[in-house]
Amino acid sequence: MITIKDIAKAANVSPGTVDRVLHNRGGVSPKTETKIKKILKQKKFKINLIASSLAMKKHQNLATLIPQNDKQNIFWKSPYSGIEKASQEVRAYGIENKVFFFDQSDPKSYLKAFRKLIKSEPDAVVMVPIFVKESHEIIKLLNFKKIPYIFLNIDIKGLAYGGLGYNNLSYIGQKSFDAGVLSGKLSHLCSKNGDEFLIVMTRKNIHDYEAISDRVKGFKSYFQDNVPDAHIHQLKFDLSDGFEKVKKKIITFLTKNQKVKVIMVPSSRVSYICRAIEKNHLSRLKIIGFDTTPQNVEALEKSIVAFLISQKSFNQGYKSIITMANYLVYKEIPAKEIPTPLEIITKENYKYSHSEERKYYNEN
Amino acid sequence: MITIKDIAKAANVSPGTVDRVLHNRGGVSPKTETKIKKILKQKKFKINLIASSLAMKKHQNLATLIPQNDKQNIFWKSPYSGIEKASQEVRAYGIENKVFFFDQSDPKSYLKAFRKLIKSEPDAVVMVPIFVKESHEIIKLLNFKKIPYIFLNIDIKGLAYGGLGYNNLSYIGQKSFDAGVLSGKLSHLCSKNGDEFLIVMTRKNIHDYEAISDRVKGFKSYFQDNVPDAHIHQLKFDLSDGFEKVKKKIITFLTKNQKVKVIMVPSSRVSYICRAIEKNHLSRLKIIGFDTTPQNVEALEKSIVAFLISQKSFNQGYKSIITMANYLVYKEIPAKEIPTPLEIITKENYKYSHSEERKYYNEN
DNA sequence: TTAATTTTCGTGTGCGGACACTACCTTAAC
DNA sequence: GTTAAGGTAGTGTCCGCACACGAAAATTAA
Repeated sequence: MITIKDIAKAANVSPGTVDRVLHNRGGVSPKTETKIKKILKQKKFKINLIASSLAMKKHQNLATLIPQNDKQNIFWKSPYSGIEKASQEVRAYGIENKVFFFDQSDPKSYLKAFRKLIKSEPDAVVMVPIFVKESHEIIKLLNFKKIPYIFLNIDIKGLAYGGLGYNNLSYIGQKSFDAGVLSGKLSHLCSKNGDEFLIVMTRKNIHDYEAISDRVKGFKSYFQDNVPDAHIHQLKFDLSDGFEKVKKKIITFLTKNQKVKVIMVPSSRVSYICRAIEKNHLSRLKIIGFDTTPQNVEALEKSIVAFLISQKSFNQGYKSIITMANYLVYKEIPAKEIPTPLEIITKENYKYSHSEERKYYNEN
Repeated sequence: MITIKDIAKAANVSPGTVDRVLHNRGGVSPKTETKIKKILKQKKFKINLIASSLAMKKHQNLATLIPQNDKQNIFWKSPYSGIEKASQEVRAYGIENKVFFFDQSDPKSYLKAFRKLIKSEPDAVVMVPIFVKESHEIIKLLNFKKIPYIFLNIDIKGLAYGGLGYNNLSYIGQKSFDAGVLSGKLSHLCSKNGDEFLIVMTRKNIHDYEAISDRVKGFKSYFQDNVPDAHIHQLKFDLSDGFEKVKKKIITFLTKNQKVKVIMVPSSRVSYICRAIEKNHLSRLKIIGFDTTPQNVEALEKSIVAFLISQKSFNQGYKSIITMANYLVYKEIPAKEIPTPLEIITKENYKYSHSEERKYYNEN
């Protein structure tokens, strides 16, 4: 292994000088600098990150602001797990991550959690900017304090209120529109000429309203571009309607519209919708949903659902922390957008996907 | 951050003693040991891997034995890239990986490369055991020398010759049978009752013969289990036949068998087959292939191919090195089999997949 | 020429942990 | 009571690098 000392010896200088050229810290004469750089290249010197980060001792604080996960809101469990896993990994690099939770239906708790967060004096923030207005305030402060931040799972654009730019280092999450396009393609592939399609919308959480509507847009856009004369139906429910009412409505619709052969549920509630569909209808239907929640996976295993498009939210959480850590440690500037892969899950490949996630669960 | 010194202070002992209990190195009285362990837990002490691996200075050699990649054999480029990336990462942990190439059609070059490899005195080996008989000899030596090894991409089982067990730490690659099952499912979803199916086999490399035949088995097995009366045709080509001959044969077949609506190509040569199919046939066909070679991706982009099932061979290469490194550094024993996710790629999600791989290419 | 600067570079210390070496303390045997 | 042997625990050095400090060399000013 080539070390700084080796280089120094070869260049007849001291290790300190080599270090200076390595980090462009100046104070080195042009002659020696070029000489050292030449030897560096020639010997293919690569800095030992281990030793480097140890020596730097850059103990930095990271703070994460995400919705609380519980039985009601299992969605956020997965990204949180990814965050936890990444936090463990980056700890060795002197980065300590603190997670602050809030109630995703309560803007006040969001602000409250943020106030706690800011008291912890973080050097960087990973956040899920659910509430637009409150996020605006938060970002104003982060900008002022020059604390770098990353948006996770939800992307909001600045310039909304009084021209405040959002300088988020990156957005890590899914491109919902393209996910919708993909669901359109899958629907198309599953169908034959003359088949009709149904989109079932269920509104529950305000936060994913945008994602859901983007998926629908993407879905429609696919057909616009490829099968313009496709007949796409749409049903909307409020979950407060109650299951029986939902069920009745769906069944009535399906009985009337026998040509509907594919159902796309743009929320993560596809299993709920499936429960509302009777067997005689199910047999003719291909159903496509989003997110690998345990209930959805169950429906997948039973071959009720044909495809799930996965958010890979575990990976999103994981990546958000790793990305920020790389920024803090190596000043590595991430891409402005880091889209999650659009993973197509079927009964047959589910067990091979999300292996990182499952491995993590098993270890903990 | 809690350090060994903090623990030592709290337990009224020296750092050395704490270290001894951390590594079970003995020489510590039961009393102090339990006391220290208690404090360790209480303070949630976690070893600093950075400092640890630096202090250990465990310079170890890893060697990799894989087929040469070139214009003719682009398949191996991707795993090689993954290996390169991982090699860079583990270098910081004092692990140096050397790659030894061989000609995948020449057993002798395989043995020759191995002889070079063994001269480099590696502490561990990652290998692609293409040739059964030669691998047997290689493994015998590795077993004898007690050098741990991992199989990459190709899994061979021991006990074939004279009861020699293959103690490979792990196999990293795809479960070809299940990939075939998945292709069956996708074919099924793409079809309607009465449609017929076609498997087109092209044999080129001996090495993936097994993978290909497993995929076919998986495909058939899916239909056996789910659509037992499905009509599955099969065409076999030798690529030495020449393109025109292949083309003629396929077109004749498709013209005769208008009910065939789905084609599955179990090798990575789906784009080749596509070129042999005329447009008037293409329009009625859904085509499913394997591996995201540039040509295949092109066919995907043109909507000629509906699905590609990806090997994620970049990740395979990457993971093989990381897995071995973790074994060397942390004595972390990997799973006996690390199956690659079965990734379903369509035109719509291709750009979001393989991002790691592309990122790596861009950096280099 | 010499003093005052500025530029350039060498030295030393510490990051957290691994491990060898040494010192101390028991215990037991004579 | 002395001593040897074995068990425990403390000390010091090093891993490769970052960075502060200050020394040496080079440059400029007087």
